[in-house]
Amino acid sequence: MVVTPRNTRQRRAVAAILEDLEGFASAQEIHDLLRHRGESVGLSTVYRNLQALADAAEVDALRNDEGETLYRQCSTGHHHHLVCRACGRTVEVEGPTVERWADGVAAQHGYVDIAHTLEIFGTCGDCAR
Amino acid sequence: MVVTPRNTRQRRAVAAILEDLEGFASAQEIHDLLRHRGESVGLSTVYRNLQALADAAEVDALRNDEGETLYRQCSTGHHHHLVCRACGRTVEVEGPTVERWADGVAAQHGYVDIAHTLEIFGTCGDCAR
DNA sequence: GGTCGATTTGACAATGATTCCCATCCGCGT
DNA sequence: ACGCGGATGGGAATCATTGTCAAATCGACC
Repeated sequence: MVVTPRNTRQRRAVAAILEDLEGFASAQEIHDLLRHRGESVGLSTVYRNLQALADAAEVDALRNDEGETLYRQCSTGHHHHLVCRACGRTVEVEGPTVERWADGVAAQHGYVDIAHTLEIFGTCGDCAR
Repeated sequence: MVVTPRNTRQRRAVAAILEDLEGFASAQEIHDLLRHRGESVGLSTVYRNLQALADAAEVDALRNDEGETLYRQCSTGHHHHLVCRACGRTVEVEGPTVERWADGVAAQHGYVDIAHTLEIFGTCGDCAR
């Protein structure tokens, strides 16, 4: 049966931070933000809750080029991200054509159980100035 | 001025391994392969040479979902990868449609200087059995 | 072939993100 | 209020990768 997570102060605090954030943030950044808010939460707990949220598909996770895992609250459903490499501003985008193309080429080569990662990076209009 | 790298035994050994490999391999795997070949090379040196090759665009690098950086000798030009998550077997694929789509959506949102990452993971026919 | 300087190497320490461990805590059903 | 099992926290442990620096060694020049 499905386990129902408990409604702890820490879990609420992590979720609240994610509500307020616009772009992606690392676990450590979220940990710092919590501390500055006075809602101190153990680092391990931040990691655990973020992973739990990611597993539950309530937040999206991606790795930046430094190897950190970044988290962000996103709309439901499969989508990709257009991220400003300067300010982090993120636009969620969908590409049904891309999905089909990826599944198609993989199947053509005999691959099964297909997944893909796609992120678009650029400099947003404001930062370009 | 541009520095010319020196032609050391270690650099040659790393390049030779990459010649022989079909799929992506981590720095540590390459280090082990070198050892088994009798061409022992220090782990630091393997990392350094792989990075140098990646910087020179002579090999492609990507991160798997465990956070390891994988390296592979690839054809030149822009392409993406279809990687078996079990054995690492890799097919290089091109998707002009995807490129155009990515550039298009980014431009629509006012982003400039656009780049993207796209990798497809699956289990190849042999490993699926 | 020998010399020399700058690059490269390699063993080990250090880093940094993330996970493990485990005694303690506390949400929640009874 | 009680008690149990999941949740917490914080310090240790892990793991890939990078830094350090003395020693080795390319390769240009004699």
